Formats: sequence, C-alpha cells, structure tokens
Amino acid sequence: MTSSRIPEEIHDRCSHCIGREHSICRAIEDCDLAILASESSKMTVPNGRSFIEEGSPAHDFFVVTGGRVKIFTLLPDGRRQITGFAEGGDFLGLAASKSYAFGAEALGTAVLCRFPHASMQRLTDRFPNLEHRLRQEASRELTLMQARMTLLGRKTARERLATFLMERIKLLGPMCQGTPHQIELDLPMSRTDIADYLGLTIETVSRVLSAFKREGLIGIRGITHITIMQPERVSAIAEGLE
Amino acid sequence: MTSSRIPEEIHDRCSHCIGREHSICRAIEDCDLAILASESSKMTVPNGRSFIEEGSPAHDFFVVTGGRVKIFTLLPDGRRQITGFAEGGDFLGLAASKSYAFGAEALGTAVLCRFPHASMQRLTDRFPNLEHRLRQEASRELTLMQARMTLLGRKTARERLATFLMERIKLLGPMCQGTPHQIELDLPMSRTDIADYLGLTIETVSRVLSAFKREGLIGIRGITHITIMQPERVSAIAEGLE
DNA sequence: CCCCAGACTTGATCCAGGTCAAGGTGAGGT
DNA sequence: ACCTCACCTTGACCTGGATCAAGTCTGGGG
Repeated sequence: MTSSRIPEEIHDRCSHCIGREHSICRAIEDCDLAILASESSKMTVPNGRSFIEEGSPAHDFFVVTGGRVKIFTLLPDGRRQITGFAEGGDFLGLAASKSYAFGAEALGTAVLCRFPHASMQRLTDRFPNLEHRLRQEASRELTLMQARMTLLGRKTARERLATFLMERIKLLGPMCQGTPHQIELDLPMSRTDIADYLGLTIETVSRVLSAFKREGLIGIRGITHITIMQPERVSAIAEGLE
Repeated sequence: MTSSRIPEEIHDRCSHCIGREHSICRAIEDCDLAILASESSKMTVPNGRSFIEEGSPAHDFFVVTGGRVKIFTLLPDGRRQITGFAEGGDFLGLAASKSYAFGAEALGTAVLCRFPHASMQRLTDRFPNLEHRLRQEASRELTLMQARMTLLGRKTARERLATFLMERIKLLGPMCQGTPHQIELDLPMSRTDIADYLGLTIETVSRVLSAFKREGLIGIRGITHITIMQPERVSAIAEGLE
C-alpha cells in the first residue's frame, strides 16, 4: 500500500491542476501524468516575493497554477516596465536563453509548478506534441506583446487605461463578454503596478480612472472593485475611436 | 539528365541561402534540403510593397533571405507602431494564430522564402528538431520584445535613439563591436520608420540625432550614413546612465 | 546643369502627462 | 473605537515631446 501511495499523490497533483486544461500540460495524456508530475515540483510564493531575478541564469520554466504573478524588466535607475501579468495556466520562462530576460514576482500568494530545463527537455523528447504546445504558447505571447507595443508606443493615457480594462474583461472568459451592460471587475494589482504596466505614472492612472468615473463609463467601489457601465464606449476609447 | 535537373536547382536554392546558416533551416540536414526546397517558394517583393496584411488569414511563414522588411501594427486612425525590422535569416509569422497580428512590408527590395502552414506542418512532422528551432526563434523574439516594451514604456527620446543606434551596431556582428572607436552605420530606414519604431515623431528623431551630432557623439553624412564617434557614451545613454 | 518632389531639419508654440505637494481612505492592529 | 501606515486621489505647476510651420537638402529626370 505504502509503495503505491506516493505515485498516486503525484498523479493527483497534475490531474486536478488548472494547468491540466489550460496550459501546456494538456499536451500530455492522462496515462502519462505521473511522468509529468515526476519532472516538476510545486512551489508556493508569498505575496511580493520575487522568484525570478532578471539576468540570472535560466534554469527553470514555470506554470502558474494558482494566484497571480507580475513579469517586469528594470532599468539601472529603477524605472520599471511590467511586461505582463500571468495567472492560472500561464506559462513562464520562454523569454530566456542562458539567462532570464525578465524578473517575476508574486502578486498575492502564488502557486507555481516548476520544470527544470533538463526535465522539460526529457518531456519534449518523450512527448513531441509538447514542443508544439510550447511554440503555440510563444505565439500567443508574441501576439499579445505586439499589441502591447502599440499601446506603449502610440496610445494616449485614456486609450491605455481603456485597453487595460477591456483586457481584464476578456480574462473573465467569453461568458461575461456578451453581458448586455455592467461588467464587474476586480483589479488585483496596485495602481503602481498598473502604471508600470501601461507606461504611465500612478497619478495619471488615478486621474484617468476618476475621469472615466465622472463620465459615467465606470463605477469605482473600494480600490480594486470596478464596474464597467458602458463597455461599448470603453472599447471604442481603447481602439482610439473617440 | 532533365529529370534530375530540377531537383538539383531546388537543392541549390536552399544550400546557398543565407537562411541555411542563420535561420530555422539549419535544423535540417544537407541531404534533406531538397525536401525543404520543395515545401517552400522564393518570392521577391519590391520596395514599399506590403505582403502581409494585419488581420488577414495567416497561411504562410516567411524567412527573409535578402533585403529588409518592416513589421508593424496600425490603429484605426492610422497611427503606426513598427514592432520590428527583419533582415537576412529572420523568421516571420510566429505572431499569428488564425490571422496575422501584424502587417509587413518590404524596406527596399526584399527576397523571401515562403512556407505555407501545411508545408511547415509536414516539415516539423518529419524533422522534430525544426519544431525546437521554431521555439528558439520565438524565444529570441520574445526577449527582444521585452526590451522594446521597456524602451517604449519607460525610456526618454534620447535613450530611445541611443538604444536604437546600439541595436544597429549589434546587428553588424560581434567583429565590429570591439572596435576601439568610430563605428560606421548605415540606416536603411527613413526617419518616419525610425519614429514609428521608437514611438516618437519624425521631428523628435531628427532633433535628437542633431543633438547627438552637436555633442560629438555621432557624425552624420548623407541621410543614412552615421558614424558613432563615442560608442561608450551612446551605450551609457541607452541604458539611462546619463 | 538645373529643376522638382520628397524627405529631412529647424524653429516657435502648445499640451498631455510628469512632477511635486497636500490631503483622503481603508484595512489591520491594539 | 481609534490609530496608523500604506496606498490612493486631487490640485498646481512644469516640461519633454508633439504639433504646426517654414526652410533646406538630395537625388533623379529632363
């Protein structure tokens, strides 16, 4: 009994994981989940703790299996650009060759699944389909980044905030997007994080959100809770149409 | 004789190609080059001609085998963000799922090698190593993009131009980087392109370059020909250190 | 050789967003 | 309940880069 206990647990770790449905792990068949589990390890990161240091040697890939994470790069004088937020199912670590091109830190308590490069190598050797999934993941990320570059290079502060809100709405999943009016949003990140994500200052973020509220586009209750009152108009602003 | 003539030519197309050394094609053995050639086709694009329409269905991948290409996204009102310049050996088309997330247009006469998705699928099925190369290519691109997002979100105009110049120097290859002083650069793109790449206006690009010249950092002869007089200081500016 | 069109530079002015400086506000501790 | 600290909002002012408006250079055609 004891001898079969541990593998059973390991198998369970993967089969119940959010990554099973949404992440690269779905490239692997149920019957092979034990192998997947044996090549990876679970990791809990407390709020605010950095777990990838920009420029440090890249040893691991990660899948976010719980909570949220922010990805960023720094300039020597401390200016920060958040290049993305990652959450359940997101894959981390593609933007690296010998060393990581970015830093990462938990936004709230985050749970991660860590895959050492050597493990991933063994997995891709054994499951060729996984390599294809990694490419898909990279493509998705590239597509997002292209849109973000346009945001950072060419959009006004209003357009950036509107785009950001629409992005958060899309993350809620397709079921919430058709909602006739009023969409409830929870922003888990601070104003500082939003500012560093959008290439603005915290004051500008605050002012633009207040302006949106004054114009009846959104409602703000508490700091994190936002109601989108007029999704259509917010969307139009995001695209630069008003 | 005739029956062997065509394969021979096809084989030659790939073996002499710049992509053979630098691009994804090096994932394929010499003896299989005929297969590679038979799945792809050469394509010449005249100056300024667009060959990928943003949002159009994505049917092909491309390798740039000659000349240069610019990649961009547009906002509905015509604002443009150039997200990258591609040249010899660069791979194009990863930032796409069903449709392209970007447009592309020749910068000068460009020569491309086109791989329909179905062909690429057959190639990756047959040469698993190729899928790995594609992921590497995507990783490289992601790394570059992360740096560009920091540039667009957080750097000043001077820092952007300095970063741009350093980027062009790195493209010359490692041999030119150790040069004690004075590096010759040719900028093949217009000021408008530089502006759209750096998230600035053409006037600001012009002014900053003039300022660099006035300060003795660079020399400008003709429009395209630039001499970097003080690479160290330009590099320092690029990193935000002065 | 000169003309012309398109691309670049330069100058004057403006304004979106940054900076600096007070206030609010709310979650956690006592 | 009240304090407190960290975070957020708001206001006043400033400035880097955009915008608007002339010039100027360059290279290709007649």
